[in-house]
Amino acid sequence: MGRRKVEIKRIEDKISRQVTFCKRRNGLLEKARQLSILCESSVALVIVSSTGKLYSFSSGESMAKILSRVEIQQADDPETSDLAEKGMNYLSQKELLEIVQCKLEEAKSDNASIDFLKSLEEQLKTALSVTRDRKTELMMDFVKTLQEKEKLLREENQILTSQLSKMKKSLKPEGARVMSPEKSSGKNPRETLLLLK
Amino acid sequence: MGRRKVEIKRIEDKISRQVTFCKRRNGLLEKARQLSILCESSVALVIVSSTGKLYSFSSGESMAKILSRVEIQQADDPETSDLAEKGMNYLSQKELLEIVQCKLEEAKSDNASIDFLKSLEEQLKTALSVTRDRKTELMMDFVKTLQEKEKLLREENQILTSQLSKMKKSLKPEGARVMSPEKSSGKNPRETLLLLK
DNA sequence: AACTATTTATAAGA
DNA sequence: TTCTTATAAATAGTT
Repeated sequence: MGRRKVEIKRIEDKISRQVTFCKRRNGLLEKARQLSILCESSVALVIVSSTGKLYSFSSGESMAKILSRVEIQQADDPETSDLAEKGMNYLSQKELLEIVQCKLEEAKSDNASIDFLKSLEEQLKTALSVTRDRKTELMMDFVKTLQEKEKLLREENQILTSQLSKMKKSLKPEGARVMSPEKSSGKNPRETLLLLK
Repeated sequence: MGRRKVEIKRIEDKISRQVTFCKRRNGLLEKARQLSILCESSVALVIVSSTGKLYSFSSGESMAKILSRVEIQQADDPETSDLAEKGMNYLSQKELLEIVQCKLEEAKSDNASIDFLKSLEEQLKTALSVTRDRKTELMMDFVKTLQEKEKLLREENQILTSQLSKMKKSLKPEGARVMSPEKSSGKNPRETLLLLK
């Protein structure tokens, strides 16, 4: 959409590559935003320039949420492209799709296609279980994160509690005229602590 | 770029929203591809339709690599907390089923294998239901428990913090002779709070 | 799924 | 970089 039509291939001139990057990057980000709003869909977009600069957009609910789905799907090793030969470890969905297409194509021209389809069935089952494993892995990671968060929060709680008790001690000798802190708040923190036991 | 200018806001009519989604999604994916080629940059794009269907593009070096950079930057988005509830729920398996169904649809032009493909479909469905296995259920429960704990701890922290600040306020007018609470503890709680963000 | 009137994006130039 | 402008491309509404 410019003065002339351009071929889609690497722009050799560094300057105009940079300029084009800037323009098209902005265009892409804007388009992503529009799509997410117009069609209330989740969109996550990440652009890394050749110099390593990072640009991103994500609609509403956080990039991480959207991306976790892809990570589950693209679960892994791009090398593993031939299921039958390489022992079907981790397969991305794209690869699975390609394999299914390919196999079905073969089956169409094959009279004795039953055996083929049987093996396809087995492969798909394996893919499913592998995906399941990947999901479990991700959940384990997530659990770890949560546990770390919990630990930090507990530490912080301890610190706050000790600060509080020190303040109380140093207040008492003065004949504390201030309102009791326990009553100044609607909840008693010790109660919530018990809930966590 | 159409018969008339459109406002960027949710398209109310379901049909035209769907149509627009399809058109713009393809446009966006193509633009992403072009940018990555023209300017030799890394681009990762994920689109999830309102019905949960997933579309993605990633240039060269695998999505995961590109995304890991963003995850480092956007480290621990608080939104990520309900990841377990929403994003991780059997989505990839559902997607796989859809793809297989789609392929089966195509394969119906092949008269010989229809029956077999039907049973394959059934078996895949069974495999999918098996996916909801006990381990996953248990993990989900565990995650929920952890998230509840986290919530309680956060609440407790808030209470403690507010108590502390109230005490400080009521101390100041007295011409506080006590040691500053901030210095009475080895750590500053605000620091740990930051770690949790 | 095509078509086409328009709008929008952008390549080149200033 | 930024703006301008001619032109290519995308797409909204229509069929």
